[in-house]
Amino acid sequence: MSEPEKQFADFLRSKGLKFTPERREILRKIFATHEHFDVETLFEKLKKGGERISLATIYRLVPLLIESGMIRQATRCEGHVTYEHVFGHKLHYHLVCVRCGKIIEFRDEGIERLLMQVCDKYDFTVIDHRLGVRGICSACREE
Amino acid sequence: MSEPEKQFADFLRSKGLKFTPERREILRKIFATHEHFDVETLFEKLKKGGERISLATIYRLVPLLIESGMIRQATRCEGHVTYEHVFGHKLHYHLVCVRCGKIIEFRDEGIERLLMQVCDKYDFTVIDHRLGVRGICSACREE
DNA sequence: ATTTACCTGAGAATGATATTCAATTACACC
DNA sequence: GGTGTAATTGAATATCATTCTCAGGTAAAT
Ligand SMILES: [Mn+2]
Ligand SMILES: [Mn+2]
Ligand SMILES: [Zn+2]
Ligand SMILES: [Zn+2]
Repeated sequence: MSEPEKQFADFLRSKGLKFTPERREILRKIFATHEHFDVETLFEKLKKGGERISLATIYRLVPLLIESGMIRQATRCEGHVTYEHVFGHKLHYHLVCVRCGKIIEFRDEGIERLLMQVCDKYDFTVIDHRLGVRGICSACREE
Repeated sequence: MSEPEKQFADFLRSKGLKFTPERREILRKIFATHEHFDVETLFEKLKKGGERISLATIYRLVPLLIESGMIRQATRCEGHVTYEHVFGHKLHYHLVCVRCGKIIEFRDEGIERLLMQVCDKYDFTVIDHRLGVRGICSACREE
């Protein structure tokens, strides 16, 4: 059993919930790549892989995946919600090209530090934060 | 005519569009306060004010308000989209309390500077960016 | 074997947003 | 002040993602 599976199974057990075959398959598909994803494409992938797991099951699992720290909502730049891995990934931010959709991920400890100073100043307890930049990537600008 | 009205009227004219009474009322209601808003509450406010402007008209106006630089999408923390003023407001970021919904706005030039450095490094042309922190405000933490 | 709590797929329901359409309006030109 | 034209409107309808309902399943605990 892979690391995320172990962790997630533990999380479910600790809440009296079950690590069912459906849940395992969904989790595997999510961690099979490192890309951001949305529910619909995840569903399509599972279907292509021969699974017959319903959309409802995926939608029901998402809040548990978030609560357990497996995934989180990614920076929103489209009409629907997308997710990204948390487990096994350092905190990072995004540059999103509005023309081609490419996503550049980056870290910046300076920004993180300044941000924590601000939160201290306002006596604000951070749960989570996100930073996204919309713009045009260099490839798209050439044209 | 107030500043935002002038600007927006100019914008519309430059595109061969019209600054109708409905559009004026919507714009006025938006700039009557400094709060973030969503389409539904804006609609309710207009209705309470005696206006009978349809939801569709508001939804149709939003993209024009964004394109003209009057408003932009605010940091998303709920299921539906909210907006905030751009016109007359400096760039700022948000601390959002997930318990009481309070929003603390702040500026940080240090963060802005570091972010622009990152964008330079990736040769990325910024259109827009947003930074939001979810957490618990000090008042809510007391309890 | 019975109980109990949890899970599932299918489809219906919901809710935000977008679109259609027929009627109205604003503006430019006469 | 009329007229033509394109933009605009409200109401109704459609769309799309997400959530819920319901009628069976499952699996462990008693
Ligand atoms: Mn990412
Ligand atoms: Mn704001
Ligand atoms: Zn691009
Ligand atoms: Zn609070």
